Amino acid sequence: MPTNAGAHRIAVLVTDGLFDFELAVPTEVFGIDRSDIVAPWYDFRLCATGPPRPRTHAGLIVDTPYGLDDLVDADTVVVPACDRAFGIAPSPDVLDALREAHRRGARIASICTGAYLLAAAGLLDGRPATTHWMNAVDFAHRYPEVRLDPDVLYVDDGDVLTSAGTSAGIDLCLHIVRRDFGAAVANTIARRMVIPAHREGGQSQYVELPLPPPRADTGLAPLLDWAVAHLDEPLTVADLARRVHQSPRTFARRFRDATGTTPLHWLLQQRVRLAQQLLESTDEPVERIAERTGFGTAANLRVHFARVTSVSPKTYRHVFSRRGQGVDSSDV
DNA sequence: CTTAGACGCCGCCAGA
DNA sequence: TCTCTGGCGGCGTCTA
Repeated sequence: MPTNAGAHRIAVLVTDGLFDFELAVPTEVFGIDRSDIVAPWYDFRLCATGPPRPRTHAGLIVDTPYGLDDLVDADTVVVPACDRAFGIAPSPDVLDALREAHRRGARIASICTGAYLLAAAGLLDGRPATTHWMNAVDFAHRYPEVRLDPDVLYVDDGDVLTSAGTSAGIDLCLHIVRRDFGAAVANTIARRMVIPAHREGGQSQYVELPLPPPRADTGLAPLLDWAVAHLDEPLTVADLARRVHQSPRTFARRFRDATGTTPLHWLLQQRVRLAQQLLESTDEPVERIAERTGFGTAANLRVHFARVTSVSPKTYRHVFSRRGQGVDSSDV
């Protein structure tokens, strides 16, 4: 594993009884050397708590030289879902390590029921967060101080991020890559993993057709492809409905069933994504990018851009322009 | 930042 | 009876 000097250090907490897929998600996104896309890539470490060689839920033995001390030193700590008993009553050592890492400025991210550990460490008090919907009632009962939203894929609260069940963990990890390296890098990785590039955190966990996206039964995929190719045009819901020969009311229902969001909200997300790519790859003024993305005016673009990315187009361009260059993630 | 008018969302309900 | 459709109206959001 390459450990480039100055690389952003990502530590994954490995506990006994850890669920294999949860471990695989951050390993796949962060742990594979992707320095051909952007360098330096992450410095990735599996950090084990006792016993020395934890055993995953399926029985794989994790043999890693890193422990909780390395976790405390990381820039980002990922906490995957773990054995239920451990999640409810985690060891003080682990909680101390999480608190210390956070106190030192690390970004803490959980997948699925990993949120239990964050909550137990007090990192979620008074903050918005999510976890797997099946655990929502139990979680809310145990941690009433947490502002739990059980119906979103992930929550980005800046230095603390939480995500819902397994596949939402992929969305969160890609979101982190997007924050650190920009949309183009995140999209490239999504393509290599052969998964949909971008699902927004606020998107519902209750998607009728989760992955892959809608096929012939709803017939929405060609329409979505068409819309993405025509984002610069004024698109109304009535227009889109007409294209698939449905009434606006039925179209809205099918759209929500298939994507978990509404047509307008989806359009705004796509337009922001396009704006991100144009800001990264061109020198065009914001006003011009607003035209090309269908926002019309720069003021309008700024409103939606900031809502999605939490930064202004100018800041985004400053951080991410000239793809492939190193990025100071503390600037985001 | 405020504002007016347009547009979009969704519960409701009748009809297929 | 059950499920799906699509029109209506109120209210929230978007745009200029």
